Amino acid sequence: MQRGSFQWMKSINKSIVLNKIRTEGSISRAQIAKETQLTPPTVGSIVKELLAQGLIKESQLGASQGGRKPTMLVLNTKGFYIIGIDVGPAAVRFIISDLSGSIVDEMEQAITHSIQKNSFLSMLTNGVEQLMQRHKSLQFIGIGVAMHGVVDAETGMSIFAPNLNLRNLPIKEYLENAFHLEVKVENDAKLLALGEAWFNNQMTNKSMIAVNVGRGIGAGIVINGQLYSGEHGIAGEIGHMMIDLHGEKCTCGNNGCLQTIASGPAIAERMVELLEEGNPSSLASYQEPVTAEMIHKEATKGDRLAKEVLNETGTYLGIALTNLIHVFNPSAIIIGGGVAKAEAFILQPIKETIRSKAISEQAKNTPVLLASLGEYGSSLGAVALILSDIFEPVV
Amino acid sequence: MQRGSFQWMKSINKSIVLNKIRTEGSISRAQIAKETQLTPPTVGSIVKELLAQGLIKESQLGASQGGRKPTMLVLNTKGFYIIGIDVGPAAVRFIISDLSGSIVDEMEQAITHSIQKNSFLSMLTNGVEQLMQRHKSLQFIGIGVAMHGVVDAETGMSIFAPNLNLRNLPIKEYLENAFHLEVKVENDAKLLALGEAWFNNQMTNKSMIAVNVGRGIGAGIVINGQLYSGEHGIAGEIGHMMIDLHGEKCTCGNNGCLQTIASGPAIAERMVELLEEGNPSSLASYQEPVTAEMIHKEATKGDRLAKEVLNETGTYLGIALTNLIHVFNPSAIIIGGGVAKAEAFILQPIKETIRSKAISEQAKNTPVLLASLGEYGSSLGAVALILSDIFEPVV
DNA sequence: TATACTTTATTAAGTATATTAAGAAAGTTG
DNA sequence: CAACTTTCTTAATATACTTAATAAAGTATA
Repeated sequence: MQRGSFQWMKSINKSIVLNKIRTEGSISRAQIAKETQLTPPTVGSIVKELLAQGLIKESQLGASQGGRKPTMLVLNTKGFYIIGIDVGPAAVRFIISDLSGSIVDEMEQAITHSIQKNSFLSMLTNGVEQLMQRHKSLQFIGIGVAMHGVVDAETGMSIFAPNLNLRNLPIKEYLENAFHLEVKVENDAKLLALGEAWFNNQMTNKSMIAVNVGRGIGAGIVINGQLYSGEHGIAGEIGHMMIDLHGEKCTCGNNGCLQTIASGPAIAERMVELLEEGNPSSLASYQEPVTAEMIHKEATKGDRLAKEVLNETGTYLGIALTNLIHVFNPSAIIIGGGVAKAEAFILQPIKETIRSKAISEQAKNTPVLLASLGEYGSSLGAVALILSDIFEPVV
Repeated sequence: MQRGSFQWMKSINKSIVLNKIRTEGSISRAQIAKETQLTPPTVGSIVKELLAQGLIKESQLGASQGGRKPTMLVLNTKGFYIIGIDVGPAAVRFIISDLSGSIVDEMEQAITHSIQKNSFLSMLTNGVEQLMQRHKSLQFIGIGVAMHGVVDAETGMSIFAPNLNLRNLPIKEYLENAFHLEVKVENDAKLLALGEAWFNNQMTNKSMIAVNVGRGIGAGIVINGQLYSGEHGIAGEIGHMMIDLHGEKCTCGNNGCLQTIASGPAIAERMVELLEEGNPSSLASYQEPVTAEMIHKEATKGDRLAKEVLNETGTYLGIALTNLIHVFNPSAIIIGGGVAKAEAFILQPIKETIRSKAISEQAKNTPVLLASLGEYGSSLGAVALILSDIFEPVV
C-alpha cells in the first residue's frame, strides 16, 4: 500500500479502532470515537466494515449514560484462527489459536535427534496440514513460528538452530508455498516476551522485558508493545551479562557471566559443589547426575540445601535484573522458562534483591511477574506475531 | 490536530519530505518521490508549501540522468533559529543554533552556589533575552533546555537538580510565559545522545547509546532516532550497573557498581591508592588532591602509572559497554563527557575489551565513537529536541 | 540540426475518505 | 408526556491524495 495515501490512512484508522476493541474487550462506537479522537461517522463506517469482515461483532446493549443505550462491540474471537508453531529442543508444538489467544487444538511431535533439513521442513508442513485437517471449517489467517537459535525475521529463515544442528532453514518460504498464508518467524525467547505483552491486557503498549531462564538465559524486549530486536536482531542476550568479574569462567571465555550462576546447568553444578563439600542434603544419596529439576523437587520436599541453592540463584538473577531495570526502566519484568517452575523458591529472592539494590523508588517498585502463558508462551507469541500485523497500526 | 484526519496525514507527509531533505542534504523532487513512496504531484505541492514557509530552498540544478536536470532542494538552514540551554553543575550555557546545528552565538553564565528558585529561573529568561536582543532579526522557533538531575519531560519541570540543590522548577512554564515559544526540557545526558544521533547523519533513525562519563556515569538511549526514556523516564542509569559483585562498595550501598571503578572520582581514588602503595609516578610529588584531569595531564606527559590507571578504566568501561551491547545491540556506542577528553588512553582499551569479550561477531564489531559535538553536546541535543518536533513524523 | 526519447515537474480531473451538520433512534428525567 | 441526553446514521462538503496528461528541459542519434 502506498504510504501517505487515503487507503494508508484508512488502514491505520481501522487498526486503531480494531485494536481499541481488542484491548477494551467491549466498547461502544461512541466511546471509541471519544478515546481515539476519530469522529463518530468515521468510527461508524469503519465499524461497519469490520462487522462485514467478521473481525468484530455486536454484543448486548450497554448501560445508558442518560440517553440511548450503546451497542457494545466485541472482538469476534471465533472469526479467524492462527496457527502457532514452537520449535523446542526436543519437540515441535503446533497450536491453533483464536483471535483472543484461546487454544482450540494442539499437537506435539518429537524431533529425532539427527533430523535433516528437508525432513524437518516437511515435518512442519505435515503438522500444520494435520491440524488444519482436523478443523476444516475454520478460517486461518496466518502461521507464526517460534524458533530457537538465530533467526532472520526479515527473510523468515532459521540461520542456526543449535539443538537441531541445522543451518539456513527457509521456514517462511516453505510454509508460504505450502499454505499460501502469511508466515512469520522469530526467535522463541523474543516471542515469549511478545506473547506476554500481547495477551496480558495490562501490558498493552507498554515496555517490558521477559526473561527466559532455562539451559541458557535470554530476554525478549518489548518497547511500546513492539518487539525490539536491535541492529542485528541479537538484542536481549543477557545470559552473558558479566556481573562478577572475579567469578567463574563461562563457556564464552569471560568471567562471571550470569549464565555461570543462574542457568539450569549452573544451578546443578553449584549443588554438586556443595554436596562435595559435604553439606547434608537428600540429594547426596542420588546416583544419577543432579539436575535443576531434581533440586526443585527436593526443595519442594523441604530439603534445606536445595532451597538455599535456589535462593542464591534468585539473588543473582535479581542482581542482573536490577541492572536491566536501571538500563531499561521497563513497566514490568516477566520471568519465564524452566526456572519459573521453581517460583516458590526463586521469585521472592529476586524481588527482595531488586528492592534492596535498585537505587530509585520507581526502580525498586518494578513489578516482577511470572509468565502467565506457561509452556505456551512462545507458541502464543508466534500467534501474536501474526495478530500484530492485523491489529497494530502499521504506520 | 485531530488524529487520523487529512491534516494529520498531510503533516506526516510534510515531515517525511522535510526530513528526507534534511538527511539527504540535497535532493530533487523526483528523487524524494521515489524514496518516500509519495507521488510526484504530492511531493510537488508539499515542496511548494515548504518553500513558502522558508524551511527549504532551491539550490542549483543537479546532473541530468538523461533528461531534464533536476532542481535540487536543500534545507534553508538560515531560515529559523533555536535557542539551546545547557544547565551544567557550575554554569549555564546558552546557544543560538540554526536548523543545521551550526552555532550562531553563545553565552555562558556562572551559577552562584546557593542560588534560589526564582533567581535561577529569571537567570534563564535573562540569558535568553540577552541572546535574542543581540540577534533581533532572527526568527526563533523554540527553546530547548538540557537539565542535569531528574526531569519530568512532560511537564517540563526539573524535579531535582542536585548541583543547584533545587527542586520542582517549572522551567517550561516559565520560559513559555516569557517568550511564547515552544519549550522542551529534558535530562542532559539523554540530550547528549539525541544531539549525537540528530546531528550525525549516519546515525539518523538508528538505535544508539551515548555514554556520558564524568562525575557520574549516565547513558542516553536513542531507539529508531527517538529518545527512549522508559516507564518513569529514568532509563539509562548505567552508573550503578553492578559488574563486580565482590568489588568496592558504592555510595548507593551496592558492591562493584561501574561508577566505583570508572567515574572521574573513582579514577582519582584508584590513583591515590596506587601512589600510597608506593608505585612511582610524577603525581607522587603533587601536593593538591589528585583529580582525573591531573591524571590525564600526566598521562599525556608520559607518566606510566597514570596511563595504566586510564587503561584500566577503559577496560572496565569496556566490560560495562559489552553488557550494554549484548542487551541493546545498538548500531553504535558514543563516548562523551569528561572522560572523552582522555580518549587517547581510554578509547583503545574500551574497543579491545569489547572485541575480546563480546560473544558474537556483530557485537564485537559495534562501532565505538567519540562524541562529535564536544562540550556543546547537551545544548545541541536540546536544540535537536525542538527540531525533532518539526522534522519528525509525529504519527 | 531535426527528431525521438528521457527525465523532471506541473496542471487538471477524478476519487477516497474524513469532516461538519442535521436528524433519527432510543433512552432518561421530572 | 414533554424535554432533554446519548448513540448512531445519513447527507453534504472539504481535503488532499491519485491518475492522466502535458509542459519543460535536457540527451542521443540519424
